[in-house]
This record gives sequence, structure tokens and C-alpha cells, in this order.
Amino acid sequence: MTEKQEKILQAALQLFACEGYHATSTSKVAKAAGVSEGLIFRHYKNKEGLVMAILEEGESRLKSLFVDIVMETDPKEVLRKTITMTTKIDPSDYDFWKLQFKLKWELEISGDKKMEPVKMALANAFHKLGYQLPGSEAKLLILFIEGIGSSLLTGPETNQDEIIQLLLKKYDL
Amino acid sequence: MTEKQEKILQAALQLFACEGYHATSTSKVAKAAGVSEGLIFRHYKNKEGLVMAILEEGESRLKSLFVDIVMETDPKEVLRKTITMTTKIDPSDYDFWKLQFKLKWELEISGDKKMEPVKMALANAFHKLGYQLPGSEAKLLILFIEGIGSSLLTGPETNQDEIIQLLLKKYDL
Amino acid sequence: MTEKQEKILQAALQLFACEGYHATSTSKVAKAAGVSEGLIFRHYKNKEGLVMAILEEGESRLKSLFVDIVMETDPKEVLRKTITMTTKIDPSDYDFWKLQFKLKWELEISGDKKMEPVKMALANAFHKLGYQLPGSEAKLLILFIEGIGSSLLTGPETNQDEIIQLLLKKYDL
Amino acid sequence: MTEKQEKILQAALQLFACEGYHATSTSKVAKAAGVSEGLIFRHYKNKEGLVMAILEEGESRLKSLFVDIVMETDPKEVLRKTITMTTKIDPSDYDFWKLQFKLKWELEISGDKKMEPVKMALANAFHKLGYQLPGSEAKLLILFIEGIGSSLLTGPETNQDEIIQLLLKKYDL
DNA sequence: AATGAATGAGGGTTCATTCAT
DNA sequence: AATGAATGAACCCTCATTCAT
Repeated sequence: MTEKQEKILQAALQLFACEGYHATSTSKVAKAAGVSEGLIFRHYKNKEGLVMAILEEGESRLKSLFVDIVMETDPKEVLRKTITMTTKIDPSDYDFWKLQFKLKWELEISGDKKMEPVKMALANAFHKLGYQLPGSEAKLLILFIEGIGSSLLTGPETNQDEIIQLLLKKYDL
Repeated sequence: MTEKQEKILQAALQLFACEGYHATSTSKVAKAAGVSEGLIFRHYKNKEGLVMAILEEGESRLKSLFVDIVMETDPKEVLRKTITMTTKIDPSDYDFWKLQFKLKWELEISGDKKMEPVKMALANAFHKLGYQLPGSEAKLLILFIEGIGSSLLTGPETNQDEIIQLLLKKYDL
Repeated sequence: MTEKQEKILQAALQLFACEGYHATSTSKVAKAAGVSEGLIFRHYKNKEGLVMAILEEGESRLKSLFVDIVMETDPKEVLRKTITMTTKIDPSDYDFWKLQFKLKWELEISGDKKMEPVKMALANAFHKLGYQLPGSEAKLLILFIEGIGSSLLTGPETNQDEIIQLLLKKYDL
Repeated sequence: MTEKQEKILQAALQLFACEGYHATSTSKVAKAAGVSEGLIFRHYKNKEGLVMAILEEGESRLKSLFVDIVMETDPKEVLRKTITMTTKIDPSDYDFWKLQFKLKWELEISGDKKMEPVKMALANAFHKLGYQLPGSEAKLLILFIEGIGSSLLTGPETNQDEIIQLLLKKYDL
């Protein structure tokens, strides 16, 4: 990946995340990246190709967050790690996470499949801990972390930690 | 409001909710409403005016959902009504609710202020029930119901009821 | 002519004169006149009909200015009256005169034909006074007064009187 | 400047001059120039930018006409050159000059400032020649050449030369 | 790899005008 | 006489994309 390619991805990520996919023109991206507009299409074929490249390039960030949960065997630890997941997000990656949410609603491109393994791990953990409806418990907990992520990215200053403490208590952690 | 005005609002709501604001052209709205494109601008001035009109017109739906919670005095009932709130949504209003979420992410127009009274009622209820951090408890619960709403509108078939049952149990309801 | 008709003509005159014909929409006229847009078309059929009505209605203003020159028999008086013609214009009629110039250039609707009798009178006067090329002398003088009128209407504050004095002297008046 | 850019300017000049600014749509310009409409905006940003480009590009024509007058030291020559100025205009530039007049009235964009140096030169010349009100004499003469220019561009066939001869005689040239 | 000219379809919006009331 | 809803064509302009260099 050349230097200009990186510049493009970076500029596009920032713009897509802040202003939205449709509201960001390829010319705006080119200008922000200090690059000719044609170059975007040379490298990524499409505007869609561009956003896909961003998503791919960022997948490692998703995985690094998830792998630690999925690999965990102690069920209590699985819950704890899931609940505190959002605190592990590097603020420099906020744009990327914001983009995930934006795309879900604007283009109905859902990153939910990526969460599937986490959900399985959670369901398994709840099962081991004797919860009666482990699948639904897992779903419920995932809804929560999505909510907390959402409020982290949109809200100006949410007291994330306090909420997480509450949640930990609810699951006896 | 003339018949054509209603047609416009209706078509726009459906399209904005399904395809998004930017992805829906005014000409598409006009076509779907069986109306000349100019008429949209005569009545609503702008594309933005159009979406605002939709939001205003739907405000009653928001309020009718919230008022029952806010007016409740029994704290346990406040929690119960909040948690089961999403079950009260008329499926014919799904488009409107979907639009709320889409706009939050696509245009960063947040309907959160509308939830403020609910949050206050919740905080008050948690306080009465002896919870230690009523404000954060309220915030947490709101994140939950937003999550449930979100999954209800996007997910193909979520088992809403089971999750709600779980949640009720967590709050001893 | 009803009261509303007058309002329309008045508003249209002012707007056409200040902003130009094409730059003035019929809706702007209607709004300025405090009248429904349809009414303009009921009374004047067209936007063009509207401007024509204004022109017709103002023709008396043209004639009243010219008649005094055309009826004059003393050749020197003809010249003098022509040269001082612009001083006779009522400032409340400036819009109308401005419109004349604007239309000449914007729509190439020329009010020059209206000047024809004046030109004849001038040519005749120059002839009587022994000028060698009375026709061209007449044309020249008309160019002058058009220029003075133009500068009177566009320029912020031209010293009209001084120029007129100079001109009178050039013709030994 | 690419070939297509020149085509655009050329077509726009001709259309603006003949039909007026507002009456000429950008699509008409594009069609006349044999160019896609978008290209106009790529190069000139705006319709306004387009007309400004035309004006700028033609400024040399203005200057070349004026410089000869302004640099002249012999006062009589200054007058003579001013009076005969319009005869120096290349008929292939008529469109450009017509545009100057049109814009003055349609958009109230006045090229008068460009004439300022000429006016100064004239005032100076009149002063040297012992005229009593050199400033007003200058103004008067400028009004004349504007008038003759105007009639040259609008009138079908004006006998320009005869009028110029008359005028020269009036100033003893 | 990189540019920038060029395109054509479509964007939101305004326009003059008509029509039912 | 007067309104205001309604229209469809045209408006200026932006878009994603292609192509020659």
C-alpha cells in the first residue's frame, strides 16, 4: 500500500465517519487526502470499493477486541471481558467504530456477523453459569454493549465507567 | 392538510426509513406519492423541511408512548412500563421509528431530548427503590430499550419477548 | 382598475426596475403586492403581459415629457427644452425610467420609437437654425440626453445641472 | 486554457451578449460550445464565475482602447482620440462590448471604473485647453461616447461617422 | 502510479402558468 | 375578482466515474 493509498483511506474514514457515506463525495475525499480524484477509482474501483477497503483494513481492530473474549474459558471472565470491552477501544479508533454504526443505519451494512462468535461465547458462558435462557441472555448483553458503544461515540461525555460498574454488579462480577 | 400533502409525507416517511435520507431523492418521493415534484417544495420548502414535517407529525407517537411512563407514580410500574415500552409500538409505526434511528446516525439529528423526561422518571423511580446510582441506572436502562428497539427494527425476527422477560426479572418485576 | 391591480403594477414596476425582468419572479411580485400569484395571470395573462401593462400605463409619462417639445415652434426653445428634459422628470418616476433602460438591454424592447417625434422636431429645429446636418445633429443630441438620463438613474449623485449648463452653452442657448 | 475552455468562453460570450445573462441557461452554453454542462462548472465554478472569466479575459480589449488616450499628452489629441474611440473597435469584438452594456443594466455590474483614467485624462485635457469646468466637460464627453457606443451596438445602421464629424467640430478639432 | 479534463445522469430547487373552488 | 393547490419544464449545480496522458 503506497503512501497515497493510506492517505485516501484515512481521509475517507474520517469523512465517512463524521459526515456519513452519502454526504461525502469522492471529490471531498480526494481533496482531503491531497490526491487527484481519479486515483481513488484507480485503487478502489468504486466509492463502494473504497468503503469496503476501509472496512477490511479495520477488521483487525474488530478481531483484536473480540479474540480475547472468544478464547476465554472461564465463563465469568467471558462476561466480565465482554462488559468491559468498550473500555478497551483506543480513542484513535473512534472514527472507525462510528463508521460501523453509521453504515449499519445508512447502508444497512451490518457488522453484526462479526459479533456472532462473541454471542456464541456468551451463550456458552451463561449456560455454564446455569442461566436458564443462555441464548437470550447473550443477546441481551450484546444489546447492552452496542448501546454503551453508541452512547460512547455520540454522546458528548457519558459516564461510561459508572454504568459498567452497575452492569458488572448485575451479573455478580 | 390536503390529501396530496398526506401522500407526500407518507411516501417520504416510507422511503426515508427504508433507504435513508440522502439515498432518497425528492423525485423518488414525488413519484411514490403520485405527485409533481414541485409540490413537495411548495408545501415543505426544502427536502429538510420535508423530513422535519415528518418528524413533527410523528411527535405525537413519541409522546403517547412516553406519557404513560412519565405520569406513573409507582416506581416499580415505571420500570415495568419502560422495559415493556417497545411492545406497545404499533407495527404500522415501524417506519417512523426506523427513521428516528436512521436520522440519528445519518444526519446526527437526535431524538434523545425527547427521552429526557423518561430518564428523569426512571432516575426518580430508581431512587425511590433505593438504588445507589439512580442516574446511571436510568441511563443503563435507556440504553437497553434503545438496543431492543434497534434490534426490533433491523433484525429479521428477534425474540423480543424473551429478552424482555429476562430484563424484568433482573429488576425483580 | 381595481386596487389589487394597481398594487400588482406598482410592485412589479419596482421589482423589474430594481432587479431586472428575468431576475424577478412572478411569485416575488405577488408577494410584494400582497396578492395571490394566480391573480397576476388572471389580469395580465403573462409575465410579458404584465410588463407590457406597466409600459402602457407609463406611456403618459413619456408623452407628457415629449409633448411640450414636439409642440414647440421656436427652434431654440425646442433645443432648450430637449436639453433640460431630464430635469423635468419626477423622482417618483425614476423606477419607470430605469425600467425603460433595463428593458432596452435585457429584452431588447426599445422605447426609442417613442423618441422619434422628438427627433423629428429636433431635426426640424436644427434645420431652421441653419445647421448643416440636421438629422445627425438631432441624433447626437438625443444620444446626449439618453446619456444624461442613464447617468442620472445609475450614478449615485451626478451633477446633472452643471452638465446641462455646459450643453446649453454649446448650442448657444 | 484548453480548447474546450475557449469554446465555452466564446459560446457564453456570444449568448450572454445576444440574449442576456439570465435568459441564457448554462445548458444552452454547453450545447453551443459542444461540451458537457458539467465542464462549465468544473472550470468556472459558477454561472457567475463564467461571466467573470469572460470579463477578465476581455479586459485587455478595454485597456488597449484606453491606453492610447491615457498616454497622450497633447490635449487636443486626447479629445480627438476619445471622440473617435468607437471607430477603433473591431467588429469582431462587438459581442464583448454589447455584453458590457447588458451587464451594466441587467446585473448592475458596471465597467465604469475602467473608464475612470480616461475621464481623468479628459479633465486634464480640458483644463489645459482653458475650459472652465473641465470635470463636467469630461463627464459630458464620456456620456457621449457611451451613447455612440450604445447606438453602434443596438441600432441597425447608425451613421456613426457623420455624428463623430459633428462632434469633432464642436470641440474645434 | 498519478493526474486532471471530461462526461452524463441525476441532484434539489424555482419558474411561469393552469385549474378548481 | 381572487385564492392557493398543483403542475412540468427548466434551472444551476454536484455526482460518481472514465479516459487520455
